[in-house]
Amino acid sequence: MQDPQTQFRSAFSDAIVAAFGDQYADADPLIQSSRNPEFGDYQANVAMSLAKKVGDNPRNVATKIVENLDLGDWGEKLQIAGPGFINIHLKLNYLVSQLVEVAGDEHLGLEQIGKDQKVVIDYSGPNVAKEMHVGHLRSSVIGDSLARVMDFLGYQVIRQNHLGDWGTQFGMLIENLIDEGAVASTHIADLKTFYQGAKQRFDDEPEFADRARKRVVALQGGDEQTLELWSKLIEESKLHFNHAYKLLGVQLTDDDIRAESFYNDQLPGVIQALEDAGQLQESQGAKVVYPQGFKDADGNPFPMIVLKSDGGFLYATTDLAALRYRINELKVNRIIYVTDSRQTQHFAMIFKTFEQSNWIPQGVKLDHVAFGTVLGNDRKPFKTRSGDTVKLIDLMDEAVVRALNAIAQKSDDLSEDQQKNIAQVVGIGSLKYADLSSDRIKDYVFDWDRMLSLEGNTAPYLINAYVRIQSIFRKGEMNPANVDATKIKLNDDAEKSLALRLLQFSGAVRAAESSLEPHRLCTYLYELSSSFHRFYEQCPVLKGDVLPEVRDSRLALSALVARTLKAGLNLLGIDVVERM
RNA sequence: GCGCUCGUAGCUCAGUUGGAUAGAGCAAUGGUUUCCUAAACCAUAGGUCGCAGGUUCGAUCCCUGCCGGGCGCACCA
Repeated sequence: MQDPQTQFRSAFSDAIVAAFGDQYADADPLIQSSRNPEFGDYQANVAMSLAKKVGDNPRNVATKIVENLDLGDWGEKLQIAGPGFINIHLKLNYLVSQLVEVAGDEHLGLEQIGKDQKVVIDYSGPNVAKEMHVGHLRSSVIGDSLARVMDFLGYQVIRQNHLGDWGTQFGMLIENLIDEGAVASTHIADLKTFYQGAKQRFDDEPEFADRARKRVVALQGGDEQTLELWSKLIEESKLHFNHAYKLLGVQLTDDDIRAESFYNDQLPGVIQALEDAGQLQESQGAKVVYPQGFKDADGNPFPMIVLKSDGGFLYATTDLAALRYRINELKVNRIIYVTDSRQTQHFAMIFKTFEQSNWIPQGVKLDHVAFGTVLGNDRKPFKTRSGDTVKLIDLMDEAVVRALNAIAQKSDDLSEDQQKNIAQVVGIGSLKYADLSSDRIKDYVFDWDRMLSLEGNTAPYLINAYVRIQSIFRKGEMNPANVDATKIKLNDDAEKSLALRLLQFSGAVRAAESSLEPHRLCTYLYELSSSFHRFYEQCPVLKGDVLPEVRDSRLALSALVARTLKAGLNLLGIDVVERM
């Protein structure tokens, strides 16, 4: 189905052509939902911008558009206001008919705009043998949400987890593993301690450091025993990552892993390809590329090193190889990188290199989805009291414990198991929602009390709106799946504004997709919940003397809100509960 | 120094492609309600949208300069 805004857009576009001619067929009618009910339900702002082009004043232009507009079955009336705003008042019947269509659609009215398109989303990317920490939260959560949104819109989404599984640090890690007497059944209980222990020894024990360096050579040389130990580290780390992903509700599996080492044998080919493209140059013994537009401190062209003077490759080389793989082997239309904003320049250089090498096929889009830092109350990067990085697992555990405390206090009628299950969903949901709900490019301040609060733009507030609806159906002993949307009547203001809000779901999801900003969906879901709470307050469903037809209407409306909330939260990677 | 980015109410944040009187939550004040519920809802108050120019019928939004914070600037990732 087409959402209302799209329908009005085409009606207005036709009216503009009828009034002023074919040359204005591409003029955007600038339809948007009205902020204030006195300005109608939607508004068209095109008259002002069109006035100069057609050589008339905006109000006359608006009048001509209105005269040529087919109100169809949607328009109650149009009003011209202010400098030339056209305010659209909709028929209540029309709103109901749209709700019926949304309710009957498994995608809640969203067109499958991604059909026949393949997209890679590169996110999470933890390092082997290192504990996942708060720094991995954002990439994992934002990337996962974007993947879900694009999937919902019909894109074929290829998730790629670019594990850091290669580099000189593996020498010390493998030596440390040997010294700890690794056998096939060994498990590394604590990756953080293991990594720090190896690093400590590397710094303190020259003999160990020496062995570590030799071990790097053995690893790069393909020594069998070394590779076996290296694989061991990877397998152990994957257990840890998968555990974290499961708790966090992030849809990454072993199948999504394309680690750095996957590209090892393609690296010489990248250098050759750069040479063939005429991009490879030499500087101070290293092989470099000069992406256009980048300058160093002295204003000279700023190079990106792809081959070190000692013959080794760098992460830039690997990133170039990965991008070539995604374009040439996976053959996707779009590649999205979800990393923190400190890597903005790095990706800009990678993308520029591809552009000037003519390696980007027609119609292929590259995006860097950058995000800011998680800050503590002191406005410095979030750390533990002792100054350590915060383990992702600890963060999740604390979120669940804190949620459990709140529930135990307020819902002691629930069984212990129920409370635990709810705390799991609400705690993790709160953690994720706090990360997703503000503009990703900005840093945000981490605050347990705020993210777990039932008030404001939080996961508990949204989940609570869902729970209240479930509670109505439970109390009425009815199944939300059995409501009849055709019975919806919008007599009360709160019902009407809730209906209007419901119809904006598709626009919100598309906005999140086109901007790659999940917070736009959060803002919408918060407004929907808020709108529902107003309705809930003003419009009793089961209580007292509510007429049967009014009850059926409100049940149908509530059921659709619940479905929209659940679907929307799911696109954020957040679950719901039936009670809380 | 160069580049990127952020600056909106006391605090934490929204603000659609440039549209009407810049919106929420917390904190403050007053009210309604006390379960359909993890206690919400309504109202009041709170703003030099960092500063100064420019473009425009119209700028929180686009452009330029400045101020302030964060980050990045070749053989680590």
